[in-house]
Amino acid sequence: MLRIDLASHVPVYEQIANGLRAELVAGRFGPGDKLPTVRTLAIDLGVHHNTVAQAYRQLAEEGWLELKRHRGATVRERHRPSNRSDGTETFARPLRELLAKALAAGLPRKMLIRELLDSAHRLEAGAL
Amino acid sequence: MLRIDLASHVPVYEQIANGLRAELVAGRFGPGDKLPTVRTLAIDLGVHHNTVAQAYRQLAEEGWLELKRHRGATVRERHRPSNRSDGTETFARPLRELLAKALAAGLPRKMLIRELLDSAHRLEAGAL
DNA sequence: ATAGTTTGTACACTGAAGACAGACAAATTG
DNA sequence: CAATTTGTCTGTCTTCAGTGTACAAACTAT
Repeated sequence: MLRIDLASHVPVYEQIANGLRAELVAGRFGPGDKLPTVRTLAIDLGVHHNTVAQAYRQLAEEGWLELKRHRGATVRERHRPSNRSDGTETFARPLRELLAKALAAGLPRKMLIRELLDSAHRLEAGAL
Repeated sequence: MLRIDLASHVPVYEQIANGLRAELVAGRFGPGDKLPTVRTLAIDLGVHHNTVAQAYRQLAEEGWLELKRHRGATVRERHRPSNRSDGTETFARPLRELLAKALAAGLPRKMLIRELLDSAHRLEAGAL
């Protein structure tokens, strides 16, 4: 499910938040669902529970989770994100850099194209 | 041209490397071309020249640049990277997370789809 | 040829931040 | 009511990004 890359420059708590956010956006968790406790997920990932807690807190700040003491983290109904940031900075450029990295790593163009089209289709279907 | 986000957790030297790699992959620099000196680029970006030097060194390790003392950085003919890493880890997952972040930021699906298809077409045309 | 400038590198220092450890308070469970 | 569970808080430690500075080698100009 979730995988942590300790070699990455991206801090672990953010990797966790990113991974969970991806699943939340994908709708794999519906409103009201409960996420594992910080300790169980921490053990599962092999990190400290405080690290997981930080990820949960970040997602809560973004409005994805409802955090109540001793009641775990429950998925919240997602409100509209009014923050209208520039798409170039938050998407186009990172995408370009990601593609460059993938090509530099030797991944075949075909695979990348397939993934891109796949994501586009999923987006159109609203499945993401 | 290159933009640095100081708020990002990605270190500046890596942002520089990523940006340059993207341009190199895009073919905006051909073999034999000379990159700006570490100091000029550093002033241009408002960072220390050692930071730029670190980025250059990283790209040199990846085989993109030829670094010779006092001769600046020259773009090298790129060899095919046989190092075939797992595509899921290096591309599919980051792409999913990037999309999730973009959606969470409120970027319209249409824009994302357009960017994805655009990149796919460029890939097919070999322009990337 | 030589003095001065340019250029990449090496090394030490500083500050910030991530991850962990341990304790705590509150709520759930039996 | 006792024991366990659970998220939070505070403090510590380590790592590392970014900078300051000095240096050696090569280029330039006269």
